[in-house]
Amino acid sequence: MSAELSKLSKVTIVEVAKAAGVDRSTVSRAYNQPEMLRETTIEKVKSAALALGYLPNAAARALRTGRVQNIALIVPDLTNPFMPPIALAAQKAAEKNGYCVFIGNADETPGQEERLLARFSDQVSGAIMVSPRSDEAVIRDMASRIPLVLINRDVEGIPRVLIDAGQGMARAVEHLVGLGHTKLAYISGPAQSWANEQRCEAVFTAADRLGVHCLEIAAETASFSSGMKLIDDLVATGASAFLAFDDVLAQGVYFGMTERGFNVPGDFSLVGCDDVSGLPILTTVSGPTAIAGKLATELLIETLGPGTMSDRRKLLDTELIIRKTAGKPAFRKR
Amino acid sequence: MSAELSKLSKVTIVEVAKAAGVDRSTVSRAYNQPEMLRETTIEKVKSAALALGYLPNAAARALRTGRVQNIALIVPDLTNPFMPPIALAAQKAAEKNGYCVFIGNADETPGQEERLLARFSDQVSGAIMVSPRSDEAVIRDMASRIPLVLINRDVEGIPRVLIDAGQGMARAVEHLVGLGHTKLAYISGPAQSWANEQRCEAVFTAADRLGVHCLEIAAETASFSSGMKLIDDLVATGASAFLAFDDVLAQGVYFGMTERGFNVPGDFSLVGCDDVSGLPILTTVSGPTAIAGKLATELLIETLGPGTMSDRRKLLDTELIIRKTAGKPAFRKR
DNA sequence: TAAAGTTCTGGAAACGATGTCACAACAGAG
DNA sequence: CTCTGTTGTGACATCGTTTCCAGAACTTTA
Repeated sequence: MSAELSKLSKVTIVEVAKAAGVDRSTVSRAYNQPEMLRETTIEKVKSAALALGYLPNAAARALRTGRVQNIALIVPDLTNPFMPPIALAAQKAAEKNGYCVFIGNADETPGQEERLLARFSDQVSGAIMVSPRSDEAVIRDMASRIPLVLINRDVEGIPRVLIDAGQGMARAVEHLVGLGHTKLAYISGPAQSWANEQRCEAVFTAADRLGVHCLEIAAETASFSSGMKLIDDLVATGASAFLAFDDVLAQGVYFGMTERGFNVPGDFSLVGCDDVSGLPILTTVSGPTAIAGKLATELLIETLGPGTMSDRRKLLDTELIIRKTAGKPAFRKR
Repeated sequence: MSAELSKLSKVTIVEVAKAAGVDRSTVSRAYNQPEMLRETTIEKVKSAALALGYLPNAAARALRTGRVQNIALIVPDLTNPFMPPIALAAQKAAEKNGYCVFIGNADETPGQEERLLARFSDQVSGAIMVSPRSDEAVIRDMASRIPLVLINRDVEGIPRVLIDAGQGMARAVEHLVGLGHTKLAYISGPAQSWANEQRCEAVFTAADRLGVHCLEIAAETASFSSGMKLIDDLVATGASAFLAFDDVLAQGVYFGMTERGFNVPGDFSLVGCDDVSGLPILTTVSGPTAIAGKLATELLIETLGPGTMSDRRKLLDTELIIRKTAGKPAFRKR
């Protein structure tokens, strides 16, 4: 019976106090400043609370303290397979620390990032933004309003976790050149994306260093379909190997190629990035996405604590996963 | 210092009231019961609020009213590609209605579903559970505590949105039989899953009806790797066509097959389900995942409104997408 | 045993918004 | 010009917690 009752009627601190024979303030202290209370009192309160099924009311606490145990996770596109592992890891890390996670989808739209943050603002004590597209000034502005941690965006002074795909991409270029390729092309993704910029630069730098040609072909969006549509452009470049901004794009290219009768890696070599593809033969650059999500969350929660530390920057290594879409260049007539 | 100031100077209803030269209650009414106020007063209040950048405090409102504009979305596994489209659609629908969405990952674990819901409980006014694994009794119990909408779980009396993959699977069986197959196998997924049960039953019923043999092979988990490991078992069945619980599993089977030198659909035909695969040649059953997420959210929010309606059950149609992994059976020697 | 410290605990004022109640302002009717 | 009926507004208690302040209970010291 007591169980049923406790389910229906929300138990407040007052009932616990009455049951334990103490004042409400004592109940509160039993949780928040146990060092102020005698052992026996704490015991008394906690057992009463447990018996009644007491759970502190988040709204009341938030109102009083101005703090709240929630964080927001804002991603550009949840359906991009790069995101779910991050979101999952973030949620788990948050949960472990007693936080709940709001999810927001910014639709790759800068304005939407701000709008979402404003919506969440008074319900969260901080936010994680994955690959934000907003201008640096806007990001700084948001960060001045609310604690922010970035993933895959490098803004000086704001805590951030970066997956160093550039390094893996450089390795990929080396790999391709080692196989004998002398003309490469980078298939670029979202223009406002830090990740795209980083990857592109890494590819070109590595190509320069190794003395091979490299050019850039821009995909409309980083999607399967726009990868498929790109085949003519790619073939026209005369390159024998392609490095795509991400796996989703690479996958589109792969299927576009095979649909056109080209063989990968027989006719063309192809390397993706992120290692999220459902195409388990794709040679790609793999990064610790889940770790990035976890780290960002821990960083944020740490930031919310008493010690004010700022400008943490964590760079995570990536590695080239050699599978089956990169091989020796074919001698084709053009 | 300015940062500190901007954090401290949160605009409350009091400041707006002072600026507009009215009482706090009038400000509140300008938003909540505008019909009680004179046109000019509303105008006065709203412009003052806008000038000061006033945003009502969610915690205070929640505390006073007991209501809150948040919902929880609890999924078994966020990294299953079936989930993100649902989550995305839910978040968008919620946003449109002024709600924010908490995300929770239950790890395919019944107990975790309850635990998450308890964590969220006083911060949300309702929850959506996707493919919950808990016992029916537990689900009913949770629903008695907080408004609940289910996706892909059919519990009488609780509002639910069901993607009728059974119907699409039946069509798939017809398709395979039409191609000449006489011995099929269903590769089953999670045992506690309603979707699995529904799909399995539909396949067997259709096979019976058409007078062809059918048997069931259980995958360890609905994952790529456990699909790959299943090849021996599948070949041993003597079936010429396989229907997998979902695309992820089907994809594993596909790559396991090709790795072993089997040709799909030359040697074996294969049909998936959910249409989420990155394998755009997979013949599969496609369902309106995004619509399910949107519908569930709208249903939940509707439920939270004044009119108490219950036991809504929406069944969504699926369709067979014929691509390239199902063909005529081969005459193989065994 | 009284005085002076230490703990410990209760009282009460916040936090920001809502909603009831009652009063002011104003209109129209007598 | 008073009376009644509307309509618009202000005062105030309230939601459940936290937290400052002061006082009670208990220890130690003289």
